[in-house]
Amino acid sequence: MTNKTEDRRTLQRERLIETAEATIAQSGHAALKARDLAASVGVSLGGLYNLVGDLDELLLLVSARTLRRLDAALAAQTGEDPVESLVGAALAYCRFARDNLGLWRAVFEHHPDAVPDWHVETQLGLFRHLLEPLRRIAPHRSEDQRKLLARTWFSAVHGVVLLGLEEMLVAVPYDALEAQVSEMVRALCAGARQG
Amino acid sequence: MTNKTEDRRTLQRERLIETAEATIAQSGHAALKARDLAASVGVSLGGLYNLVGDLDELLLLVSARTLRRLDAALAAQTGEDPVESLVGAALAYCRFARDNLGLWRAVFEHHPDAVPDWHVETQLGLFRHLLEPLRRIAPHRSEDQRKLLARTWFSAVHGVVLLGLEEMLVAVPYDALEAQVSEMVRALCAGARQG
DNA sequence: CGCGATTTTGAACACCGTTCAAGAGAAAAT
DNA sequence: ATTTTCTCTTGAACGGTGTTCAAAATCGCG
Repeated sequence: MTNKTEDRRTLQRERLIETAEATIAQSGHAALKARDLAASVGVSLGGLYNLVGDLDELLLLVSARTLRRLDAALAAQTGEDPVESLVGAALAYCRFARDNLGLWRAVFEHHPDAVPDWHVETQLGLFRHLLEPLRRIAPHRSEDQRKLLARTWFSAVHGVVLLGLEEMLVAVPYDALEAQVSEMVRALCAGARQG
Repeated sequence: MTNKTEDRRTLQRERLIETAEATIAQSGHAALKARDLAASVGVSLGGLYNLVGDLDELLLLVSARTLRRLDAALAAQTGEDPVESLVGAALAYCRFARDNLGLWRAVFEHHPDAVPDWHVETQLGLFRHLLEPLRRIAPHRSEDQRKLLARTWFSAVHGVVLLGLEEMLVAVPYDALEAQVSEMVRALCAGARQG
């Protein structure tokens, strides 16, 4: 029955993704090894390629999961005051990156030969959480301009967290990073209101 | 003569670095292959390891060069008005990243087992170009606070350029990126003055 | 049970960075 | 000039990747 094997494969595929996720979370995406994964899932080496076309594809599947969780973390940060919503979202991003360092890095550091469209769109979809607060902060702008602004501010926070977490081990403590991010977002809001 | 061989090696080392630089500029740091480099420089495969301890070390040497050029590009952007200086520096960063995409990415995407101190410090040293304009924009703050601010703003621009250049191929044209960066820096300045 | 279809397997392949015994070459000594 | 000593260069070999595919094992069914 072609149905039974497909069901089993779906199950094994799930276990494979979970194992990969745990490995990346603990040791980074460079630690993903085909032979280790095969052994963990209980499949032969070649059997991996019945579950997944490629290690790149596996990494993409894990990244999709990570992006879903990140999306949820950002969605939980919509409040009353638009400025506080944006600050909250930025801080949520900080914490997510800190608590999921390996997985978060895998999302952005992994460059497959061909990034699928749905992955790009999921990544771009994160900006939408900033759009409603931005409507209240910059009501005079067009929606397209606000979309651009959302992308830019998101990228800015991303950059601060990226370099911040890399140096953190040797320089600045994490709390200072949160303070900097929060201050920057407030400054951006203030600047956008008057500008 | 131990002198003669060392001179020749220094020369070969220089050619090696230049070859590596050209390769990374054209095809990215993932395209660096020991065998290709050895053939290009005219050394046997094992001979590479007389010139350089490691491919990681070679990448670090190339990154050091890139950082020197980036530093020079930022240094050339000091003007009269502090805001315009910061905008100029940010735009210079944009253009440098665009015109040296592979090399620029190699600086930040390469994670050796042990990053030498001088490399970290060179990277951090880039912030100093923002410090003088910041003294005029935020004179009420302490120098330490301004250093933190410089690091944060630099990282913010870095993030916008990073995600901007990745999407550029499929989404937004480069000019829009410059516009976004310029606008963000102005907003940050405005926000920092009043905050 | 037997037999065709399907699925799993792991040895083999291509490629990678790195090493190191052996050979080539230069310098010193006779 | 010849031999000896020492240094430097070389590329085959090693251990490690991800991926493939002929062969073996398993399954479905008459």
